[in-house]
Amino acid sequence: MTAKATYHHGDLRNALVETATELVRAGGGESFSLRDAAAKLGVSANATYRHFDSKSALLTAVADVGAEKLGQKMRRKVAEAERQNERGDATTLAIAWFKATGRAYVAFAIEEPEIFRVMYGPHGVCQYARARAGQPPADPTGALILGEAVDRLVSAGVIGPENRAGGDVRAWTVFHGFSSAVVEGASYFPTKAARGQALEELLDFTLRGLGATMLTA
Amino acid sequence: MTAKATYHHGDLRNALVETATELVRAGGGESFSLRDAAAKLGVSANATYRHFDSKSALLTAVADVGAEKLGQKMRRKVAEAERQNERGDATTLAIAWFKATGRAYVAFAIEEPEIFRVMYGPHGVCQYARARAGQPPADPTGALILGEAVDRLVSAGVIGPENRAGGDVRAWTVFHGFSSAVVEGASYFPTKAARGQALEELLDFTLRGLGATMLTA
DNA sequence: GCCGCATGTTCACGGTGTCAACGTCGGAGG
DNA sequence: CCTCCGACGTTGACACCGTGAACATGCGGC
Repeated sequence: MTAKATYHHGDLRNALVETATELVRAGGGESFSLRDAAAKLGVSANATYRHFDSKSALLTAVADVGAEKLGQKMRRKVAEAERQNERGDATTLAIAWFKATGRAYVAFAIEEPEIFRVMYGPHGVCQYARARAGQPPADPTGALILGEAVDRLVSAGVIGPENRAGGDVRAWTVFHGFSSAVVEGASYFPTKAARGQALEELLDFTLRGLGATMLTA
Repeated sequence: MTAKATYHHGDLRNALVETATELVRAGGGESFSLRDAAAKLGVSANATYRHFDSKSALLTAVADVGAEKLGQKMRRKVAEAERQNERGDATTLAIAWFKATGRAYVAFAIEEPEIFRVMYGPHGVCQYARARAGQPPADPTGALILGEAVDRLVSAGVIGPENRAGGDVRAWTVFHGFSSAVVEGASYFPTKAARGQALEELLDFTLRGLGATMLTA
């Protein structure tokens, strides 16, 4: 933006996060190098230390914006689902909401596998939360929206109130497990369609596990 | 064993894998260094290249023995469950079997978090399988035993035959998601008991998702 | 207009994975 | 029994990495 070709960069911090994100996306978090990122911005490697304590801290920032993007994606997909089912009853809507969160989570992991890996790797969101214990983790959005989705299932009577507590965590476990499996290649799906179908079956599986008897949306 | 204090080591390959496993266990796969491992064995760093193409290959080997240990643990726990329920009916036994696999998987992740991370990281089992595409992945045992557990659920009538296909993958998804969450610290449990209870609830959740109406074991 | 301090730079160090060329033995073939 | 060869390990070197310390630059407030 205000990129003056001068000694001072202007907004190096954000530029670094952005470039680092790009590099991670391209080559993975393992091969990412501080010097590369700096060089790509025409800046000396040590300049980064004015904005981040370490390479790890920069990767943590990358993970943070990743977490935020994930949250946004979940919000967006849920809003979209709501729009498409605006004429449906509460049950349909609640199920659509819930499934949208799961689809969004998995979709993010598929679109941004390397970022996803960093987010849940040693520099990621969780480590971040642990390091600054007391402060909230980087992405409350995702967790909150999932909690809200489960609340809606309860309100609509899709699942019993006894399944509210911990329901969001269990759902997250499934979504994350599937995403992780896909990203790491643990579960191989020959086609996109096969993977999609597996996900849909998994969503039904999850709803059933939460105590739902009605699964369609 | 036959550790002659001579020029030639005797069994450097296995010694390297063992030492690497130890170092990873202690300091994590990120900080693991080839030179450290070699030094610990009183051997030059480049000696490793007679047995492994790269550092990554060595870590892959570490992941492989990890996968094998995981498989063994699952076998052992299942056998134990079978012994404890030898007087139970087929239903009880099938459920006990199934739950034992899940508990074993999670227990391994908790006992060996760093190895677990390496196993599902960039050098891990899945990458390994992909690299040598065509060859089976390092650990068929875990997958096989889980498949057998689901088969037993079907045979005992705990779940319907329509839930057999993909049931093992879905169960694995849950187990792995929970393990991953615990290892990465995404889900924090204040006490071991709380974590244990969450796992038990998750096992019931999984069975319900698979279509079971009876959950006790 | 000057000066302080945030921001970048340069120089330096120890450590890492890996390549190339060279030693050293143990075991097979005469 | 000797010889030699190939598997195994060594040394030296290189490029790259994260990071610390000391120095340079120039924008914003007095």
